[in-house]
Order: sequence, then C-alpha cells, then structure tokens
Amino acid sequence: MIKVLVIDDEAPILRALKINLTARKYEVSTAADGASGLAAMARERPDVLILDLGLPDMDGTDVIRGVRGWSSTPIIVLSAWGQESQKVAALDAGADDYVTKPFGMDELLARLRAAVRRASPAPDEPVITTADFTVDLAGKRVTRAGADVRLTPTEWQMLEVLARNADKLVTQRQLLQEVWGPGYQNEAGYLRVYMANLRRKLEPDPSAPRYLLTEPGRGYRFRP
Amino acid sequence: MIKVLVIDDEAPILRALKINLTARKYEVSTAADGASGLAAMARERPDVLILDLGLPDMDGTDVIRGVRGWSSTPIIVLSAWGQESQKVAALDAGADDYVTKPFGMDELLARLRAAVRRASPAPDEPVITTADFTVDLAGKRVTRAGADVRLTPTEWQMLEVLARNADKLVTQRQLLQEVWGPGYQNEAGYLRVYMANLRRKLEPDPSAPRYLLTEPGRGYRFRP
DNA sequence: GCCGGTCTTCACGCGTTCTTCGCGCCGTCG
DNA sequence: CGACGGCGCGAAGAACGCGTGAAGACCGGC
Repeated sequence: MIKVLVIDDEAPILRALKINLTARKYEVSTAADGASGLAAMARERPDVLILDLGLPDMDGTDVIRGVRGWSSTPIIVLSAWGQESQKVAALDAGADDYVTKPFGMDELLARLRAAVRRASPAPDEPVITTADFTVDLAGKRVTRAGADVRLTPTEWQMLEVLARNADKLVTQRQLLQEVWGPGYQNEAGYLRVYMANLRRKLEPDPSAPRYLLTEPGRGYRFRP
Repeated sequence: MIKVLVIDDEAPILRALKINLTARKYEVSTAADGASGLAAMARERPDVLILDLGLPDMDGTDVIRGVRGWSSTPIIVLSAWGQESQKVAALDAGADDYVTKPFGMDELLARLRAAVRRASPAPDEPVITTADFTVDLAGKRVTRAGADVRLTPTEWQMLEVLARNADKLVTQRQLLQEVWGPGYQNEAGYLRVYMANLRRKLEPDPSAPRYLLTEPGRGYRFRP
C-alpha cells in the first residue's frame, strides 16, 4: 500500500485529505507543523509527501530543503492562490509539484498518481529460484549450475508465462494464446514439444519433472 | 544544453516561449500540431516536452500516450483554465505536470527546472569498464587501449542503450525503438549492420564476441 | 559543386529454430 | 478387457534469423 504523509495545520483540509486518500486505499499519516512533519518524514518513510506551505512554525521552503537533504521522496506542495514567487521558490527548493488552493480532489489525486508513477520507474521483476535453476525475469535469463541456459525465443516465452504465474495452473489455451497469439488455441501439440525441450534443459530428470508439472487435460504448472 | 520541444498551435504563445526559453539557454524546437509534434519528438529527442492540449488535429491525451509509448521524457501540459477533468485525464495519460493558461513565465520556468531535475537522477555509475574497453555514459565517449574510439551517432546510441542495461537482455524491438524511434520496430536488419560495426570497433575478435552477445531471435546483451 | 562520412538497403551463405508427423505409453471409462 | 484420448518423444523438412560485404542515397562542411 502506498504511504502518504500530509503536513498541514488546517484541520478541515487535513481531515478532507485523510478521508479521501484513505478511501482510495492510501495509507495516510499526518502532521500539523513543520518540525513534527520532518520528524514524521524520517519515522514513517512515506512514498509521497503532501506539504502545505502555510505552516505556523517554519517557512515551507525550509521544510522542503530539510527533506531534500536526505530523501528524494516526491513532494507535492499545497498553497493559497496567488503567491507566484512562493511557487517558484518551492519548486526550486526541490518540490515536485504545486497545487493551489482551493483545489479539486480529483486533480490532487491525479497529481499524486503522477508523482508515485514517476518515483517508481522500476516495476520490480523478481528472480525466481529453485533448487536446480534460477529464472531472472528482468534480465530474461535462466541460470543453471552457474551457467547460462540457452533458450530459444519460444522456449523463453513459455517459461516466462509459467514463471509469472508460478504455483498457479496455466491453461493450455492461455499458454497458447500468450506465446503463439490468438488463432493457435487448438495446437496443443506445440505445448508438448516445447515443454519437452524446457524439461530437457532445466529438469534434473526430464522424464520425472519436479518443477514443470503437467496437469492432464487442463494445463501446466510451474512449482519453484 | 537542455533541449525543449514545444507543441502548440498558437503562434503568440509559441513565440513567447521560444524567446523566453532561448534567453534562459534552453535549446528550443517547435511544432504546431500533434502529428508533426510526435515526429519532432522522435527526431529531436528533447529533454522535456511542453505540450498544449488544444491542438487542431489530435486530442492532447492521445499525443501524450503516443509519446509515452516509447519514451519517458518529462511532459508539461499547457491548457486553458478550468477543464478539471481534462487535467486529470492528461496526468493519468502520463503527463508529469500541468499548467493552466494564463501562466506566469516564472512559474513555467520553475516547473521546467523541476521536471528536468527529476528526470536526471544520475547518481549511478556512469562508467562501465571491461577488460578491453571503457564506456563513459556521462562523457559520451568510449576508450580502448588508452585511445578514444570514434563512434557514429547511431553506433553510440546503440551502445548506450546496451550499456545502461548491462547484463540484461535488450529486445530487438526495444533497441530499435530507443535508437531509431517508434515506427522502426521491424527493421531488424539495421541492428545487424550496426552491431557488426560496434564489434569491429570494440571486440578483440569481432567474429567471436565476448561483450556484445547475440541471443538469437530475442535480442542482444552487453556483458561487461 | 565537390567530398568525406554516415545511413539505408540488398543478396548470399549458414546455422538454428519452428512446425509437423508418427509411434508408443498410460490412465480413464465404457 | 478393450477402446480411446491425452501425453511424451524423436525425427525431418521448411522457414527463419544472423553475420557479412558492398553499393547506393543522403547530408553537412568546405
């Protein structure tokens, strides 16, 4: 779940944000002034910071600089209308975005999504490991006993689909659809040929598969 | 110098932006409609895109999607006041920021700086070394046996993409897209020609590559 | 207008991969 | 007990992908 920290001294805004963000499945924590905001920032490690510039104890740009000193968490600034120069100062201090009050909740949510999306360019592609080999989805590579295993394009695609659905049953139709595309839904023969190839290259005993399992009449399952 | 592409159909705005940005030492190119804008995007490869949503030929969000299909260049959207839903749609389509007209030039410049700053995190290792040559991503140069290797622009771009994805498989499509732009996804012949050139210039034995590896039917991998 | 460098396009040869087929095994079901 | 469908396996021709050299098109500088 995505964690958001809101620093604002106006209770109504704080409440409105908390309700709306929580409803959208964000995890929300709050702070009412700059000092406790910075403390919360270090403690909570949120994924995004929403910061009101009109705080009682500190200048908003100092809060931004305080955060930027050690973190690159996206910062969305809220502030009253006008104040062009304040806006520029906040952005130059390291804020990522700036929204003027009064603001539409839809807009804020959209900017929030944009900020989160930018911050996480890495759609983490895990490495799946078994006792006999490893499958690296990001590097599109299979290693066995320390050495790379050479897979043909079709073999890799099949393994990739199975690995992404590890432990789940993958239907024959699904497999054919994802590897060969539509129009091959009845070519179940292909699956046997390539499953045999994969097992030859990956299984310790290809005739008694431990990882690439057949579920007769239904499909295949990859059990790491 | 930072390259900015402005897509806008209103001549006065285009002129104002061009003058102001040029004065701030940005390199500015322009386009007056969506289609030529997308073409310019692929051709110029700017560091930031400033996009007006009110284009004559295409819907603004479609332009955004057209760019996001192959590039993560920051996009700042300009648009008339109001239009809350348009704003949300643009941000969700992949825009990074949104400025409503009329806007202050200072604000736009600040948002531009913020976008550029975000886009270049660059805290990572910009120099990749192998036993036979060195690739300096930041300095855009390749050294072999102490001497600079002369690469053509296309050769460098290819090497850069491979080096940034060192040890990872880079798909043919991905490579074509990042070097030639969208619309070249099927020109796999180019890859062979330029890969041969790179190997001739970098590999100790070009016919038995050690670093620039082919994975038949899948793509290429740079192994430092 | 010429010239050097760069990009695009093409054809050939070779090795790999895909597709297709037949055979035999096994479990299920009538 | 026998028929049948689904599966594993091996083999063979066709199709495809890659590396290579070379020629023409294009472009910018002089």
